[in-house]
Amino acid sequence: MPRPKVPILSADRIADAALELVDSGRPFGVNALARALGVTPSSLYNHVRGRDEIIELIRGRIAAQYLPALPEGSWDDVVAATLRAQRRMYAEHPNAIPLIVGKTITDPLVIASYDTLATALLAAGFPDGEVLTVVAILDSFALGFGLDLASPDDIWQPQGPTETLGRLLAGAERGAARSDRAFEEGLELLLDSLRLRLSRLREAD
Amino acid sequence: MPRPKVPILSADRIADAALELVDSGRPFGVNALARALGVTPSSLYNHVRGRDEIIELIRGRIAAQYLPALPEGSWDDVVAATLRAQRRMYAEHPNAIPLIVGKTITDPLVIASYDTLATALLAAGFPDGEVLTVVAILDSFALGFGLDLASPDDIWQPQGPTETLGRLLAGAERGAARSDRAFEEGLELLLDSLRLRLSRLREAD
DNA sequence: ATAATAAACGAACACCATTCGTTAGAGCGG
DNA sequence: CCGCTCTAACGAATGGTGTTCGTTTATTAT
Repeated sequence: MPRPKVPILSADRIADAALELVDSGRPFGVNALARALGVTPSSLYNHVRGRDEIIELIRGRIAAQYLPALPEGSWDDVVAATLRAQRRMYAEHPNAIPLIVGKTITDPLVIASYDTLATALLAAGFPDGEVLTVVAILDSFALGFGLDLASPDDIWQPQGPTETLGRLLAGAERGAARSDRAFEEGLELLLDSLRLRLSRLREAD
Repeated sequence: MPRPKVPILSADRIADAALELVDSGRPFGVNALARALGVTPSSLYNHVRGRDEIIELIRGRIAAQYLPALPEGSWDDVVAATLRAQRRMYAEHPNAIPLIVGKTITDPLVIASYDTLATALLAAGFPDGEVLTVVAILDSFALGFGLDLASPDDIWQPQGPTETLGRLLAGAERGAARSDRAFEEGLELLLDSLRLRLSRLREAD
């Protein structure tokens, strides 16, 4: 079937199908994606450089859904809103996380979101040399919790007796609820100490 | 070559070679590992259930190297020591990170390390219902920074102009040094706010 | 001595990502 | 309208992956 009258594929269609495939929980792959599109794997290469580019398309698709609402308000509102947006994004597409982590970010929307964050921190009074560090901390935090969310229900599975862990695990919340609570408390902790740090920086002036 | 007089393989030998392969930077795989051992892939299955079990062996090997020095001292010393140990572990085996994240932890040594952490937090005064949350926060933090370390040098690659990010990136530290600085500052921030939280909890008594 | 087990191999399977050459429709310049 | 180039599909092939199975033989246990 060469060159159909109306093109079957496009970057958009591929992105849609890729995200759908990922969200469905079936393992992601170029061949599986092609099957879902009713097309030969090699056909995809007319529209896309390869697997990695498809993954970057997925990142873009997800980001477009959550990040465009650029947050306003005080710097800590911006931080909280950005991290919560990231969290919602991870929470609703947990299967995408292992794919997109550890790959260089080029998507303009995603870049813009980090840019907004950096700008807010700078305006708040964090010095030039520290802003990126704080951004990295926040990013690592969000990412860590994203993975926490994508992890199996039982992160720890003690085989023998433990002093504390086993007892606490027995009575603990599980799954998404547990992860959400930890995220919210962690976010508060981070914001608290960032506020503290900022007030010290201002004193030093 | 059936059943040699002296066995070529063993779980230990496999673990050693696997870690070596991972650390070498070459892509990890069962076949590649078998090649490194001078053995057929199928031979490995006489000693190991499959790929995942090999990865759990790797986790055990790494953990044994860093975690057995169980930290002593005040609760925040324990927290700091544990997280720094985890960091060193990740730092010296960055290629292992993508393999071990998101898999349930069963290795006794690793479990013991989390147990120690939980015990210390409990003794410090954190209530039963909060200890695991804090542990999860610390774990996510360490994990996030582990991945940060395993990420490409340029995490962000703005294609167009930015308000703040581009300028800051231009003058910023890079690679491991950058990640280390961010980790240390993040750890301080977390400890600060945990201390704060604890003092509030004690007041409430 | 005989039986069971252990530990290697080779062959095969079903995937995977990717490349290349082929085919035929679409849109263009002449 | 002819012919050219571009496009977007296909099929076939390559070299990888993880895993299973049957076979062979050495070692160990009965």
